[in-house]
Amino acid sequence: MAGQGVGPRRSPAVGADTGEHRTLAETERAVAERLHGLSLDMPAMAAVQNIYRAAGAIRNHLERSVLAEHGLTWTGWVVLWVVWIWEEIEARHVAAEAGISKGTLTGVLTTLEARGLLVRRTHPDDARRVLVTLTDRGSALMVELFPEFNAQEAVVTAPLEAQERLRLADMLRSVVRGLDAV
Amino acid sequence: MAGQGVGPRRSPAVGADTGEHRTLAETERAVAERLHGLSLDMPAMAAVQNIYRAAGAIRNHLERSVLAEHGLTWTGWVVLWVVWIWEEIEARHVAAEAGISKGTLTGVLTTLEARGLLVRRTHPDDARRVLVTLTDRGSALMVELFPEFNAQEAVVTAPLEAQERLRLADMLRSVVRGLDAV
DNA sequence: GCTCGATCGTTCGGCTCCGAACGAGCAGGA
DNA sequence: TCCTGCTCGTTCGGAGCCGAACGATCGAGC
Repeated sequence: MAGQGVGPRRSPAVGADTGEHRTLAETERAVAERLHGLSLDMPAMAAVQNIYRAAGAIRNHLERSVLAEHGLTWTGWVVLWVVWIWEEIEARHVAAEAGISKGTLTGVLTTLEARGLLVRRTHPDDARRVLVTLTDRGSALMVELFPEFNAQEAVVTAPLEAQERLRLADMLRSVVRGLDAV
Repeated sequence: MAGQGVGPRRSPAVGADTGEHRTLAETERAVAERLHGLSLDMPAMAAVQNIYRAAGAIRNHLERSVLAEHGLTWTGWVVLWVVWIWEEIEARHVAAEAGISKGTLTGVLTTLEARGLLVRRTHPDDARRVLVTLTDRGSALMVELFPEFNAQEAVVTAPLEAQERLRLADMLRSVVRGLDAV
């Protein structure tokens, strides 16, 4: 479990040889040059690319600064978080809110259950369903870890004013909402 | 290669039973309730969570609407994109710009090369390095696919004005820059 | 030249993640 | 009561993805 998805996915790209690539401004210049003549929605492209780039960088940072030392993967963390928030929740809802398939969830739940962080039990009224809850150990871990995690979220968004963070969240929410509606 | 990472990671969460979860507003309400009493940076939390949520939703949408029918994975697409932009580029730079490890890149390049979309050749001045270029077939695919992809990027960001899209990209860029500096 | 350290890409073991197929359980209608 | 269709979670095959270890190659210094 540990040692996965925790390392630097984005290598620093430092080096001293010729032909070095600047990862941001230089790339966008090359893009503009390459796409010269095509009729494109540049603002849309910039927005989408940076959303994905930011998500990767953030995930990377949070994995290394908070999750790695506890042997948690990003997905494992998200699953714990969802269960923690809802106290008791059906497995299918965990998958939906964590944004993973149910097939994936099975494996993640098995791992977390083996580590004693949560438990599965059959739904009393429907034997097909599975209810998930945190163990005391899982709850304790969340209480300990979440403030750390949030502190790093603050570090990540440090370049933005509080007002801008909310504005950012708002814009992204509207994008997600638009996609869910499709 | 096909049939991976293309499906709906976010299940629609439609259903008619009790205890249904609203994925957005309802969740944030539950979060606020659960976190009552803790001293947290809520704007930071909202920003980070929505970045990640949006990234997943967008990736999911683009995979299904554009990439799936061509048997491309997200990562395969990104790699093709990077090589396309730079025309000829060393493998290590591809990995850095695609945001994946060089170990992963080896596998992806092998896959894409087997499909005749790109070629590897040894750097003339340094036998350790590998230069990657698109084949004619790869270039043709990009010329065909990129406008489609961009059109869907526009769909994804439709809830935002062009001005807002640029503003969004700007904020995210500053976040990424801040993380790279660490 | 020749060694020594650094830097490439590849390989390897192990995990995540997906969609499809599957089996168990549930509900409605003949 | 027994089908029939649906919805659960699990299993399975295959790709992505990582860090670490490895072999080949280069360059600096002697």
